[in-house]
Amino acid sequence: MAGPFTLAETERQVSERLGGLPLDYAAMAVTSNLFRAANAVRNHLERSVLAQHNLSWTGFVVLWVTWIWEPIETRQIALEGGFSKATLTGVLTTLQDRGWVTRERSQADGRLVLVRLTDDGRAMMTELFPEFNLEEQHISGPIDVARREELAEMLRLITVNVEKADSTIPPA
Amino acid sequence: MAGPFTLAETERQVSERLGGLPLDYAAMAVTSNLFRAANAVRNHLERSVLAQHNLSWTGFVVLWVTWIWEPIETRQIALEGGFSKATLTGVLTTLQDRGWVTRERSQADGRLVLVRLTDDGRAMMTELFPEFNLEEQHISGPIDVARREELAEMLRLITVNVEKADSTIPPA
DNA sequence: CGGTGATTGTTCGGGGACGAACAATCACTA
DNA sequence: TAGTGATTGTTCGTCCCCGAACAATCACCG
Repeated sequence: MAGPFTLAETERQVSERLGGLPLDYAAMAVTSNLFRAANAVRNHLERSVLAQHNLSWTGFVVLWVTWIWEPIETRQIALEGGFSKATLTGVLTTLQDRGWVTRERSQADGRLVLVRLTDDGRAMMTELFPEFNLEEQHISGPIDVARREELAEMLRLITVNVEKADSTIPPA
Repeated sequence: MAGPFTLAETERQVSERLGGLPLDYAAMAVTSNLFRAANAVRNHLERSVLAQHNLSWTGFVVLWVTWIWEPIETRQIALEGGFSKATLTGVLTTLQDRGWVTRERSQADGRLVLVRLTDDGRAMMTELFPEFNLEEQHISGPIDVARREELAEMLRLITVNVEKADSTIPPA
């Protein structure tokens, strides 16, 4: 949504479509730029560092969370990664088939499943993560080092705000 | 990746895993918060306004771009939306089956396909978009109005920077 | 004209993503 | 200790998403 068209062009066209309705263009810009950025960064990281190891973005996130906190319960991985448990089940199976993680039923609580990295999985992360972090640096490149923390904080505020709204409404 | 664990906890664990390797934690925070925010916002919008109309996020983006610029070529929709042409083909078929858009081969260039909204599609967007924009306002809520443009601009800088990198490397 | 190379949208295969329904397990109380 | 309600991970169906291979079309130059 930040393609060949100018922001001014888009605003003019939008107001034409909606007549006199008052719109918050700043909020529109935040949303659209947020998604453009996330999409672009995700595609870039998948094609540069991740593709070499046959890894998807979500697969990498699961591996990363597990790497840091193993042994870890699946519900916690989903929480940290920000996706549903249904999604996690599939991704976890893929990672298990590739020999990077193991599943193990919890002794203490028969409902829980504990996830660990295999030696292969750990070796790959040790090699992969520095490359990944280097790319992350390039991505934040155009932003003043001083402003990066400010940016991260604003994004965090948006996240907690939205998740708060989702957790108060759904209890239907 | 901004779940129950503290940022300090995570940093300590990461540095333990990687020994003495120097990492850019600010860049890490930007990336992870970017994705958490995008995920949270997307899920929220899909569940609140979009689900009522049986619309996915991408479906909405396609409809929105078409609504503003119709008639529009498919390659331009993909460019504006930030996804691949293969993805667009599927989504477009879904939207067409639901009766919201039409495909039409270009007279001038037989390779191109022009997309337009049906009357139903236009009616839905006229009703839907104000609701959508209201939710966008809530999402940006915790950010100072003055800082929203700053946030949008930083995200835009990241996007153009990453896309520039992708367009200079690939020509293999 | 005819041929070469580029561009466009579709198809295909594999994986990701979610909500809803489900069986297994647990906690808690009577 | 039996029973009720909540929690967890999986399955299922449906759609999204991409890269690679493909056929149709076009632009350009000889």
